[in-house]
Amino acid sequence: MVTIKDVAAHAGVAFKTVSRVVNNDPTVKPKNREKVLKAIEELGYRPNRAAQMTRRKKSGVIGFIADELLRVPYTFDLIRGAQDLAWKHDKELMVLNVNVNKYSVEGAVNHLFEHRVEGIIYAAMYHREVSLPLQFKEVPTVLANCYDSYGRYPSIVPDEKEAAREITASLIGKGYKRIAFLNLNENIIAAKLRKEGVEQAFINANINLDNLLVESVIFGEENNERSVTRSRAEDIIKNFKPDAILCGQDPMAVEVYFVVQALGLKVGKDIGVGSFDDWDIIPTLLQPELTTMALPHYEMGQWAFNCLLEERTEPVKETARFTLNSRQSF
Amino acid sequence: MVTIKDVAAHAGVAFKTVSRVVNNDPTVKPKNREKVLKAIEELGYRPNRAAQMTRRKKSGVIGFIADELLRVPYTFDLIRGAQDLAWKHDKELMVLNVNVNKYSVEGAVNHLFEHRVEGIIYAAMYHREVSLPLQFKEVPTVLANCYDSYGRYPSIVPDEKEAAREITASLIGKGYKRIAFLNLNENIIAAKLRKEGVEQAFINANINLDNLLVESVIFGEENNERSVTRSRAEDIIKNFKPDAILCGQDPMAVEVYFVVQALGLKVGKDIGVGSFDDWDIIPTLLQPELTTMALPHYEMGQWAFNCLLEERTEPVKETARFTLNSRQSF
DNA sequence: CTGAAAGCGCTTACAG
DNA sequence: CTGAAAGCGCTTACAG
Repeated sequence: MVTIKDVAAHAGVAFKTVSRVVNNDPTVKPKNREKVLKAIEELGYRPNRAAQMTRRKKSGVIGFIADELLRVPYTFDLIRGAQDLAWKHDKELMVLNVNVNKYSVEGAVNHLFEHRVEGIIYAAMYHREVSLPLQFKEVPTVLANCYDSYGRYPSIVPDEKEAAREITASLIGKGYKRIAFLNLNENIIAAKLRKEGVEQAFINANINLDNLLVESVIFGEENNERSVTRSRAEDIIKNFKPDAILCGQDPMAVEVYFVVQALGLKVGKDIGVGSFDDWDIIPTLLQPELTTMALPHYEMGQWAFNCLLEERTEPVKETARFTLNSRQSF
Repeated sequence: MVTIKDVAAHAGVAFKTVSRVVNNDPTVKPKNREKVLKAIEELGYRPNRAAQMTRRKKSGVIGFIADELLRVPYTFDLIRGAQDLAWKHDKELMVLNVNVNKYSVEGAVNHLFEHRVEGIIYAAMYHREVSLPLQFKEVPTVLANCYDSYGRYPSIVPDEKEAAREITASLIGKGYKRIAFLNLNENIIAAKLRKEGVEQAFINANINLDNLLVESVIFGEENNERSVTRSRAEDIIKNFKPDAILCGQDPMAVEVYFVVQALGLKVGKDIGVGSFDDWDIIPTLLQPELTTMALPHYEMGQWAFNCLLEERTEPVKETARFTLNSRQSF
């Protein structure tokens, strides 16, 4: 590989001058700069990052630990959010996928430390509490889509309650006044907060809570969940007779659409359907297209990266707002 | 940060001895090894990768250029395949997301060169031909899920024809003998090859080709495609009266399920449905669950990585076999 | 089995 | 504005 010295020899200057040109030092005579630039071009020189890092004693690397992240497609926006900013600020984003069976969190952190990361973003697959090993204290750390048990790090999570309030208010605003909310597994924090948000919307609109049915249709432990969406949706439509169904996640909405059609009803006409996530292509694959609250993954990824960039370390717990993607299902 | 010299001082040996222990050199006296290990533990020493790279003149980094990869969730397995092997062989996989608007391929390659990558995997979002800039010739390059116009690099693509033959033969084996194949956009290579495979299965089974209908239901240019799946499926079921429908991708199958149900028929009973991709959760979200040919993304990612590891550079064009995921839709 | 010297490709700190 | 020296944290090559 061609080095700074090769370029210097080719250009007829000291190698330090080449270094100056590469680093945009303005104190180089235009004539010399030109000679160097020409030599760089002709020789195809590219600075050696490892050597730069060694001497500078700064790595320019931010670590991104993705906790089981990639099992759910849309969570990838968390990485994208951080990645786009990293590129912009000429930083390297080193993404490590962690899951129980393969790469332990400790292993990932050690790996990142060997690269002398300047900060770490720890992101979870779904909104939840995590307890991180003490190692993280050695370097600035920010949590995205999760928060730590002891509140030791800055963290950002989706504003579940406000999202639930907003979409419910939107339903109510369009005249729906008897709503069934098929909630996520009651073990997860999102289920609890969303229930509060939905109820809040009813209270704000002065509608009797008798017109609201909230029921978890996903059960079981992580990695071994089962859904009773179809059977419960059918039963609820028949007996509770809601004029709208709110689903805890878009895949549930697919099932609800099938149930509604099987009962001879039409989504968006006989019954409104709303949902959460904006899961990949599901919302636009359905007909009518699904109105859903899009998770703010991209924004959370960006917020986390900015937090590190600005060297903020106060253990704030920030929330990010969902976006209402209005389509035709209600 | 603590260095090799700090450890040496703490352990009372020469710093070269610490280097030997860190690099598992067997010629260190057990007693000294122990002292060094203890010092490393106590001081929390971690080798500095950048310094190692600089001196070794080997980066241990493999570049992975993902061409628009992340718009389709399951393609992520391409990265995972390479990633898992990288971890195993103690290499770094540097993943760069490329798309026309943001990071050009040239920019990505330059970036990788600054890190002195030992090889590059170039992966495409869908099976297609690509033409890479000449820069790639400077370093071993392997293509995954695509092949280059001039056949200059080793590449691996899904075996579309065999997959189509296999699932069609499977349908025929279960007694289906009048099949409609709703194909992908006819502009893409997969559509052409799969059509051949489906026809081959008919020929092998001695079934008259009058019982096969192949029709593209996706039109338009890349990034601006439209699907006529629903209307065409309905029309074909009514008029061609197939006993099975084969879909070019799983999202199509979702639409076909809705059409079948609307016509008062049952998938898996009145009409068989098969598909391609194994797209995220779609196959198991449907009821009955969808039988589909799973794309070999993980395997292609692994093959590409191994190719670089074994320093194979002959421009072979390898194919990877799909896996038939049998469920209940036929 | 161990160590002192030299060097990787660069940047820092300083002299002119 | 330019350059010669020193040094980043390691490994290589060699001597003992």
